Amino acid sequence: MNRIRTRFAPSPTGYMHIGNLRTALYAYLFAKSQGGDFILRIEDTDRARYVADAVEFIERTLAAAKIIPDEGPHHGGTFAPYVQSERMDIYKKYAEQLVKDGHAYYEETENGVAIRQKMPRAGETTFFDVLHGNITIANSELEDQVLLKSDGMPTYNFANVIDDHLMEISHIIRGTEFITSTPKHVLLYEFFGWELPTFIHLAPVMGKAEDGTVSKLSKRHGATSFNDLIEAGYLPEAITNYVALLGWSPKNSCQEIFSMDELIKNFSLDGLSKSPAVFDYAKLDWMSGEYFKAMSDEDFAKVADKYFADFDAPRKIFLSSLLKTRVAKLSDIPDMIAFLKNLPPFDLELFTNKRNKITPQKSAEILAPAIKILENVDDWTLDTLNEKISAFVADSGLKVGAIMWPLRIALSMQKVTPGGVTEILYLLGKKISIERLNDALQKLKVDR
RNA sequence: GGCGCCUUCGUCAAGUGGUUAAGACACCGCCCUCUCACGGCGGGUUCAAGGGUUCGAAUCCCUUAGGCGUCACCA
Repeated sequence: MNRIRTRFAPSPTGYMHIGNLRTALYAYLFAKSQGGDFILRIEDTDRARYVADAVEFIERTLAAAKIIPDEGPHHGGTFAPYVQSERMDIYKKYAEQLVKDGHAYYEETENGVAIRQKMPRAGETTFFDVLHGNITIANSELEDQVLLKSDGMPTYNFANVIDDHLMEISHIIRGTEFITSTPKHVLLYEFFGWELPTFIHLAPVMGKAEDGTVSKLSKRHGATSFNDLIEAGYLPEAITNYVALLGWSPKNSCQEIFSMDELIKNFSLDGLSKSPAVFDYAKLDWMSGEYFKAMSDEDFAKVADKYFADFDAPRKIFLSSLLKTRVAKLSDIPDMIAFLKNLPPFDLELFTNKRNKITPQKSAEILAPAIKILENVDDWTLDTLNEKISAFVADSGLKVGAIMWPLRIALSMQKVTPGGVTEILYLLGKKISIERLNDALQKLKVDR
């Protein structure tokens, strides 16, 4: 049996959307699960679309996603070069052989000479796809496609076949958009007398637009590039994990959180789905949150560092313990902690809470003695604060929630805060805490 | 339009002739609670439609509809 070899063959556009990343992931997972090789090949035969540094961009993106090629432009390998624009001589040779054999012909144009593939007019071509079974397309649907462009560059449909054969690719994993051009490839393999690789055409990843419509992922629909997601503060592992499950599911298991090693261990082709999958931020958010929750406070503080740069080291660690259980993506952090830096405008409404039977008047009655107690706290630590407030609650005869409500509002002007009152007091420090409480108390009196 | 692919809860999906049609996210409710979150418990919602085949169909066949893709010297 031949060695399993898969490849990811992007064109260097400087943009890696999630659908592409998933294709690369599956090709990688399949190769690795079979002890095979994963090859990165750059298909840069369209000179008009060439983007500088795109190759490095692709390599960086794959590296971030922990998809590591065994062979590629900067990884070396016995079949180098892995950039198609550096393989022009090879394509030329094979195209000319096709002409010689009567399977292709020259075409004169104003820009130069091109070579076209001669398609059979009758009959049909069938190929086997692991996901879809046999697919048959009438040869009359096939046009005499260009193999070699007048600028000397091969077309995708040609270079692809030549390279996949020369690089000994055993399984071609790519998107469904190539299903209809596969017969042309198959004919080429037959002309050359080459063994056919195994085809696997993956269903597309769809995006949901704001109006709720669904269509193939693009910049318009969801702007879902790997890089955008990283920018938003999702962990690469979480993205990879989520993307793996968009179109694949493990056999005999309901596991959803997978490390890369686990993905490799569990991956199999028959877990692939034939139908399109819609990219869902809600689920990504959940999965991302699972990754954050699993982190230590220290690790979280490290990845979140730039989002709360204003705090000292101990406070960062403490903040991390509060934040890591309630964050979907790192960029959520600034809004969540903004109140610590700047108190939102006073809002009387917030001092009313039905469940705890709190009114502005009641709030004032609670704040006044609470301030006195806190003013006398010198050891401004979580333990002490907790202790003092608990004692205050016990003395007041009120419910815990009732006491906490006005305090939290006065300190944050928010119904929802990361952490409870003692945590906020601690983070704010004594001076600012007392200031905010006094300020709220004054305003409550005035407004009454 | 021709050709091709696809169609199980709102979303990701398990399921391959006999199941109460898994599980997860989201949603709703309850509990816990110092809000939120976390955690616990519970709930509703699904086999695109119509015909067959069969004792029996989400599973097999046909038709229809819808979605997607493709018809480039783009990949």
